[in-house]
Amino acid sequence: MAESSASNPRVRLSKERVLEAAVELADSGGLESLTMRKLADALGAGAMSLYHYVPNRDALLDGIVDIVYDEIEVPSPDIDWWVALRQRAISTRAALRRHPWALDVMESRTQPGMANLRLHNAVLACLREAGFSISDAVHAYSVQDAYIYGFALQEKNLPFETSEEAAQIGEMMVEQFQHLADQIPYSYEVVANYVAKGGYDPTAEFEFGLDLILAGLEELRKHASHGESA
Amino acid sequence: MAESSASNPRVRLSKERVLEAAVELADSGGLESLTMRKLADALGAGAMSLYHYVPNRDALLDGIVDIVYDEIEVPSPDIDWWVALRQRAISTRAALRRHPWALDVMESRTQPGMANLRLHNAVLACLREAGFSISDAVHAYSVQDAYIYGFALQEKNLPFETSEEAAQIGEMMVEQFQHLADQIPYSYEVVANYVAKGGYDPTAEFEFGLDLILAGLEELRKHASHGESA
DNA sequence: TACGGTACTCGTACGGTGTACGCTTTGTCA
DNA sequence: TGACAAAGCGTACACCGTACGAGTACCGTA
Repeated sequence: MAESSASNPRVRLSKERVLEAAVELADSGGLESLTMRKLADALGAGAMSLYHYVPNRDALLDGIVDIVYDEIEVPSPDIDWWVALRQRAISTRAALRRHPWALDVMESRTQPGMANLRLHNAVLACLREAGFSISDAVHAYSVQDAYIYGFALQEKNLPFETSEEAAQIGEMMVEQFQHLADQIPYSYEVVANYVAKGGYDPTAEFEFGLDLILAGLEELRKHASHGESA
Repeated sequence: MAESSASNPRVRLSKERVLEAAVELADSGGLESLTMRKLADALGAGAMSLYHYVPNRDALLDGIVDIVYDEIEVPSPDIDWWVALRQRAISTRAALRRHPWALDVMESRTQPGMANLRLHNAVLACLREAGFSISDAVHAYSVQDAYIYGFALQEKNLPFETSEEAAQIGEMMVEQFQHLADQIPYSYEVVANYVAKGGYDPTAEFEFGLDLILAGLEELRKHASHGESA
């Protein structure tokens, strides 16, 4: 009768189904709610059954991280490098917003998955074909990724996702930090006169920095190729 | 006789001593080795004794994170904004290199500590006094921090710390990825002809991106103040 | 139809974690 | 000396990842 305590109907297990359910679980409850027992429960199985599809929890994490990498738009080699990489950055941020746990997991992985490798190669291809030298391509890659992942890292911890929500939270913070207003006047000013007024828009913020970096890189590319052809 | 299993001599406990020992433990063995029992052991105490100085493990993490913030050089208001913030960025990276676990912990915190607030305020002060508008100051702060923390995030997971070590690891990776050379030729090229040859220097890499961003911000500042006075 | 092997499922148990509860020891001052 | 608060901690509980080995369901072959 009560054949399963799971929310899902009982279907044949598979590595894909396990990983998919793991992503769902992490999306909805964060990484700490992704335990082997809870995952098994969500699949209507016993905890130990999972170990037929995944050698251990670490491999499970490897698996779901590569699913996230697979969601990131690979830069097209057919369009302007700037446009392609801008789009890839935006797509990366979007994926990390959908899966806030992914950043934590990416950190602790040591073996890159196939989707990760493919993306990495495509970004480098884009830069090299645009005329960046090897070392400049590495520099360019490094700044961009540091920025993208760093932004995602900060964004993940913000208690808001839009400028409207930011304004609400900002108002609360103004009250909360009133007693510190004279100790940290510049921070207080930003919260009171900017964030609480709806001035902080995460997407605009992201794209400002992104464009600043891309502009700097275009500068680098132009001068480098001048020097090369001269 | 055997009065203590600790490495340290038995001294009176205090919140400071607990936090200090926690930092040491995390520095030497990573976050996962910072358990209440191990920490108590290192202090020559019972696990539950710690709860007299810290309400729970989370508060412990709050405490040690603020110790790290306290190690970061606050930008001086007396020198050029560019120089002050460059130094602050370098100092932040250095602190995160000394305490690689700190990034993980910073993420999950919600209540900023006093050292964190002080630093935040000083950076904003630096930017505002240099002539950035509120919104530009926020933008400038955001790009820099995203970059710094993102770089630290990537660096933390690299299996090397100097260009020499990078070259060694690079050589190993060349062998390991030989069979993928034609699937990911651009990545392979970077590893084989750049990293393995000692071309990758983490510090140079960091400062390249940092200077690119600071140059972009100076550009912004110049044009903005032109527009303002005009 | 019967047999043997493989793939799958999972109950139990072990050593780890954070920490609630309440008892014992220590330190301080009247 | 007595009393009371502060400091220290032993035990226990719920939860974690997972090793081990015992079922069970399905298969191609005879």
